[in-house]
Amino acid sequence: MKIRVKGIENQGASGKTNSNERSMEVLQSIIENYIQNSEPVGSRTLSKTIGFKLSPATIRNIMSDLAESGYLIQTHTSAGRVPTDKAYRFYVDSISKKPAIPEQIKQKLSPVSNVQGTPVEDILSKAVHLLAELTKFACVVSTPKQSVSRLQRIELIKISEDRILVILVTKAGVVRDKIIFVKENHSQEFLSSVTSFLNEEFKNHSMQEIREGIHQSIVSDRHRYHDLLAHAVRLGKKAFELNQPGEMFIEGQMNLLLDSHFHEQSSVKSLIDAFEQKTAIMKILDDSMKNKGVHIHIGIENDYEHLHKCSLITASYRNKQNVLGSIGVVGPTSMDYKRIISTVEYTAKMLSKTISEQSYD
Amino acid sequence: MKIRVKGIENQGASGKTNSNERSMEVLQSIIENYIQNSEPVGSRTLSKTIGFKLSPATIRNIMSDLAESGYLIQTHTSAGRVPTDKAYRFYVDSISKKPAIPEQIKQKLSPVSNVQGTPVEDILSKAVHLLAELTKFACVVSTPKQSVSRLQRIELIKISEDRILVILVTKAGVVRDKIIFVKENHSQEFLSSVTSFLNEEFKNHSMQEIREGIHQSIVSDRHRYHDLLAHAVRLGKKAFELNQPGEMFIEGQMNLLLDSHFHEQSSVKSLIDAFEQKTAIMKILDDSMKNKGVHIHIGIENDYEHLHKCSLITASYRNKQNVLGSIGVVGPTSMDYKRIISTVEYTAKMLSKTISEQSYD
DNA sequence: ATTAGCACTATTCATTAATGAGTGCTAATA
DNA sequence: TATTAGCACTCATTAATGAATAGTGCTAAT
Repeated sequence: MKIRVKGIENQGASGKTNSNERSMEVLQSIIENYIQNSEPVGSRTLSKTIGFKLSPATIRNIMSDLAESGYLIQTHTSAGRVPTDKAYRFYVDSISKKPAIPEQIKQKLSPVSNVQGTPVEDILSKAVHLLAELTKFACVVSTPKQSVSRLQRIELIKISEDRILVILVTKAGVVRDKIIFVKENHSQEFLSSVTSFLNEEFKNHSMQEIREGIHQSIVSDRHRYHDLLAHAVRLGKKAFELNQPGEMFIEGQMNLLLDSHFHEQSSVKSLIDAFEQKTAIMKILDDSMKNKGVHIHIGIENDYEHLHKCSLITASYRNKQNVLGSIGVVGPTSMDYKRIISTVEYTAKMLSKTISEQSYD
Repeated sequence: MKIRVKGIENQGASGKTNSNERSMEVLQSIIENYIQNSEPVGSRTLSKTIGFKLSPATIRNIMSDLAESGYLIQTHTSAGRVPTDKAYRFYVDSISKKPAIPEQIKQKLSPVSNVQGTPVEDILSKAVHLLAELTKFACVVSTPKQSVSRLQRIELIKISEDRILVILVTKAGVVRDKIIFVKENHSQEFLSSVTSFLNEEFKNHSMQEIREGIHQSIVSDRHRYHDLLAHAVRLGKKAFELNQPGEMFIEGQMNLLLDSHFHEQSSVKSLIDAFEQKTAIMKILDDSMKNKGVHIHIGIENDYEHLHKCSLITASYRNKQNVLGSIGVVGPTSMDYKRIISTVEYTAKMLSKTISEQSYD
């Protein structure tokens, strides 16, 4: 009958926090070792690298307990132990002080903030590119959500007899264009007055609000504008209709394929699917916008099955007013969490700073 | 002393075209066999699959000659023969009738042409995506060259006291935006008159011309506009300054990594570099714009060393006026040239058609 | 000019054995 | 009572061996 304290599981239940703390430290060592070397870690190896002195035998006992509690598994009988997702979860939760950002990384990321008059998309693309370069994993960033962002200006440009170019500029600095087809041959002067009407009416409103409120306008103001209004509303409706599904930039997918973990596991195909489909990752990025700070999804925690072998580290970015989107890293569950977390956090911070400076208010 | 006719090499030199033609047909069979099965092809196998009847021994003799002429190599003494780049070059040059586009592919590509009011970038992105799906290789497309394309319209929008949003719309349907910073606090009315001046002056001119001619305008018209002009030119200079380096969309890189050829050769890293750097591939796409039709670069023919294991099939796309850019496939040298060539050709055609319809003239 | 036959070569595959890293258990120890 | 040393055992990895196989090149016969 086993009477040994079962690692972290019943922490505080008994007074034996001493033994418990040790288990935790051992687990931590195992995880860090595995993160570094990507190889199952055995008792002998660990007893050398570990800070305090413990014989392999003792470590074996502790390991055995940790395995029983679901923190470690063995790939086969005579192999070392490998951390489970549960272990990684424990690990990231127990990270107290994040490592300082190395000066080198700060330097590398400085180009992100060193842009003037660049479209937001370009900034995002540069940021995600740098993040991929730094982390050596695949990185993603979602473009600012249209529905949230507020209108800075709308412009209607006559292109041909039946075509009008609509340009929407949001406060976040995103420019979106679309051609709409019309039956009437409006003059550019007419379009100009519609433009100013729409701008006066809807500036600073969110796209969401505009789309919902465009009927309201008809009712309340009908008597005032008559004809102009009717056309304006009709055009406006078409113009604001463009509900771009949130886009996503991906960079550094190749990094993953070079990573030994994926290369051997032949879960490559899965991952590719995950990136092709985009929706699953997009959803995680969207969720990440709801709360502040860094979000961590470890392996099996992901709803989407194809991501079960991955961890995602995400953080949202924002301008002065709103949370706009998220940026994140997709890597193996055995990634160097401390480093990646702080890198993502810092990148998101720089991104927010840059975009806030670019924002039109 | 060898007296056998050396395959294709001395075609027409002697009257023995019979033997020569046969060598060519054998070579063709070998190539097609290798393209299909990706395995060195031996004499026995070939003698079965080949159309006309020839014993393995005879084929061996022919093969030996072809090898000597540099069309085939052996990976090792007792292996079958593998086509060289020289063989592929011969092969693609000898393709006379391209296979008809399967209805299935036509159907798949129809969404490209089925777009109304979509930004050109989106059309390109969709096209390259479909091409990657069809070919199962990596595909690239270059965005329309700015310098070539002609101005449809420029718009200056006041964003804040010191920032002006410049929007350039080209005839090709590309919308480009940029924020410029100014010292003077211009009114929107003033910007409007500058806008109309610039539009009148430069509409239908290529960006190249505009950039070069903007000083000319100063000189010739100086006495007419005075103050307005001075400002307009200054703003215009800034506005047209944005000389975006040609962009490139890449899709389906993953396909390459799954391809057995690259997977085993560990030339993966090379390829990744090639895609990261972009410049080499960009250059090939640019070159492809200079001449009509499909361009084929086989393995070692590529200047860039990292592409020595790849073949590139490219074709330019255009609107009614100009050649705008190129679309292409990057795959192993042993790709199914017939199929890929016709697919690229068809895709480029559809793309041209679509963009022409979208173009503003 | 073509083909059949044969010797020769190099790969691939399965089998085997040796090695070694690692565990679990038990008994000794502090 | 917690820790450790020692030992038997397991299983992956590696290297070596040999049989089977696919292929060539050469020579002689057709």
